[in-house]
Amino acid sequence: MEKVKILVVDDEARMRKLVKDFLIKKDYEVIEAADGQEAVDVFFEQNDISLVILDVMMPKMDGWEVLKEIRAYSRIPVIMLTAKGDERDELKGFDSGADEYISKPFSPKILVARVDALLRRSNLISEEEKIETGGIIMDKAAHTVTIEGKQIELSFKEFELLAYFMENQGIALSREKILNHVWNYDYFGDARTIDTHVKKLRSKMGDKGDYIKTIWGMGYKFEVN
Amino acid sequence: MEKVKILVVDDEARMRKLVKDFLIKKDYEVIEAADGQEAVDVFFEQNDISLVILDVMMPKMDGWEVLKEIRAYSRIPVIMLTAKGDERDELKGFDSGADEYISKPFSPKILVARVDALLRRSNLISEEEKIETGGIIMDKAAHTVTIEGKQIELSFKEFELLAYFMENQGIALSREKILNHVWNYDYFGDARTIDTHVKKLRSKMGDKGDYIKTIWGMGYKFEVN
DNA sequence: GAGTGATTTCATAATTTTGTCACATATTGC
DNA sequence: GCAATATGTGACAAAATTATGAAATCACTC
Repeated sequence: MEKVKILVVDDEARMRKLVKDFLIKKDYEVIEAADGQEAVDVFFEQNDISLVILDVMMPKMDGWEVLKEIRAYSRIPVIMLTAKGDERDELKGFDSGADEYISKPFSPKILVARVDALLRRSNLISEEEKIETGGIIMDKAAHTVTIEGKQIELSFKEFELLAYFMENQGIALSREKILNHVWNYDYFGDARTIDTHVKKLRSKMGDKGDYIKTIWGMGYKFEVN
Repeated sequence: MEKVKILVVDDEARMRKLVKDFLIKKDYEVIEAADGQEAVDVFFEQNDISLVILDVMMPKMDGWEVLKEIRAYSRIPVIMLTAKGDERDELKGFDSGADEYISKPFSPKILVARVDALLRRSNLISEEEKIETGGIIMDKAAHTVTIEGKQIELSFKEFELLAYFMENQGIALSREKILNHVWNYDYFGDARTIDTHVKKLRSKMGDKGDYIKTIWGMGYKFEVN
């Protein structure tokens, strides 16, 4: 399959590299531009860019101008990287046409998460629709889980949780990690709530519930056998 | 099969390229014209153009004039690209003879969706006309639905909704997805309206109403059994 | 315009899920 | 073995989502 192209615009090479490395790890294709003018040129040359990450502060042509140029022709998702000081609230009132704002400094992980979310929202990345392992079949499209031929009923969160486990087979997942992925990044509830969901999952999964192993002092791990 | 030809008229080369690339991806043949005069010339030269995408604002001869010229001889679908400011409502009252209006900036996806829809409407691209499943027969051409031999009466929206469900059997459909497909891409009403239509559909479908399953926290799914 | 049916919105009820708590149980390090 | 800490579990309250009926709005016809 064709890789999804992302245009990263920042005048600092370091920053571009940082972002690029993280995006490449997630199998995106990254195109760089070092200033606003170059960004606009590249954007219209390459006609198949799916998302733009745009630094606000740049020489020659700043991020807002670039955004304006792009928005004159296209609605593709744009993430703006704003400087530390810029209050998000100020930005909120003013509809610039950007889809997301991330203020520097940021965690590349969060950036990648937002990229994924935006692309998913615009249906540009489709994900694997079926995961099968150890007699458990998860069909994401149909939103169903079948264990040894029998379909089991899972709630939304249970489904998401099991999906996360199955996508990370054999990997120990800390509670924090689970919270960040299955719940929102901005969920600040009790981590123990995971325990409750794990309990329910295990009971609904019958024998196969044992596949969800407890890693004492750490979290959980999904493993067949 | 012959490709369907689409004429794209815009004075900005960038915009033409953007639109062209998206249409080519969907296997249309694209012919370009850079101004109104050229558009009219090309249109009458090439006699087998199936759809025209026409920018309103152009030097020499604007979109409205081109449209008038075309309409004097032909009924083929025309999509007008209007500038940001132009209020859609203003346009509505005034029957210009265009089939669709899309205001800039737009998402190329929406454009393509409209193109598909218009061509489908004018039978230039065809689709399956009958869907049959679990004792429900939907005849799209005749716009009828028969359940166990008895025809049931559905309103337009109900019909469209059921069609969408039946075309996506076994797939969980989010409310957002349903809105985008059954309503227009630019419908911004309440997603709860889907619930009401589902309720009516279910009741009109009798026993078979159970085929429309609720997926809690997500949307609906049509599934036989 | 009034009348009709389709569509949408709204308020409320019904339902389901989710999160929290308290207590039981298990694990670890000493 | 014993504290100290972490996890498992059941019950319940809180929160979120969906179903439903009715009213409001819209679109179209006569």
